[in-house]
Amino acid sequence: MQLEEAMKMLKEKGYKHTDKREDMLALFSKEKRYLAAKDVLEFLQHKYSGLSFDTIYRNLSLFTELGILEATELDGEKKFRFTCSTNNHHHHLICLDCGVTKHIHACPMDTFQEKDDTFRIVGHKFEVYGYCEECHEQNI
Amino acid sequence: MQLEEAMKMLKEKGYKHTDKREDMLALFSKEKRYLAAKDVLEFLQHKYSGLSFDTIYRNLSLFTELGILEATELDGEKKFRFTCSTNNHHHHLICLDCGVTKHIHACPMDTFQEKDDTFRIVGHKFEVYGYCEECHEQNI
DNA sequence: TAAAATTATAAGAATCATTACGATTTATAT
DNA sequence: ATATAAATCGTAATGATTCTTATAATTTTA
Repeated sequence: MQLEEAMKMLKEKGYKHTDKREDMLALFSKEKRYLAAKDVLEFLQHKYSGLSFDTIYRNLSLFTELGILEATELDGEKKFRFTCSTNNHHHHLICLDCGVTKHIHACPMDTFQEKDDTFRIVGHKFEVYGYCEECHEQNI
Repeated sequence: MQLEEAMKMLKEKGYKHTDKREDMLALFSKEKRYLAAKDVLEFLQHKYSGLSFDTIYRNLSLFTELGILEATELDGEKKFRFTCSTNNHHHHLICLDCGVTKHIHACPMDTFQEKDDTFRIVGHKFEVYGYCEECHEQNI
């Protein structure tokens, strides 16, 4: 279970255990899809009524820094998901509605290479967008 | 020259000729790279001192709608460039510093296909990030 | 060629996502 | 139990973008 590993990692690095952190990670662990900050806020507010934006955002970026979450930007919003446990490089097919993902194992960089390498390449982004079966059906 | 075509297109579609529009497009035509709204504003303010963001944004989205510009989102900011004249589908290698681009002709979607096609695919994004020769040298 | 219709603009307020900050509370090691 | 460092709250600030409204400019039409 990823959640426990993540909490252990936090502890090892000297970050404190808080229920909010655990609940945030539990949410991501359960959902396994991209969530926006407001989704997380909304979810946790049921339990913690005075929850502040700062707590959510601070922890989201902490978790991302530590590699617990991975982030992408969609429609001007940052979205986060539990880092896929398979540690090998991969890409995602992303549902634009609910954020659920499927793995794409092939990476375009495997075949891509510049003819003249004047650019110093530091990264890339490959994402495929669409609608998952459920979301697609709902919108018919 | 792309600029004239674009201005002609605007006229044909009933949009009025204004110096600001022409100057905006001239900037993009000259620069051939991704620019943010604030870059455009900064450039035009030399000539039009009271220029408002709104004018920039309105025209940027008009131009994008008409296919004169193409947009991407980088670092939470929308960036625009003159639509590449080659009308065939392609991707970009983008300099994270100055926004200059190079074409990538191969598209990962040519080889990608889902095993089980439960997702309805509507789009994709493939971008390679790095630093162009000049920006790279400046940062040594 | 003047009036009417349409479109563009400026100025600023509104919105939305995100980040920052001082004050307070909490978790943890001792 | 208590000291201390970290986490959180409440709210303010920021940055990008959009909306509103009033005015100006341009084109169309009579």
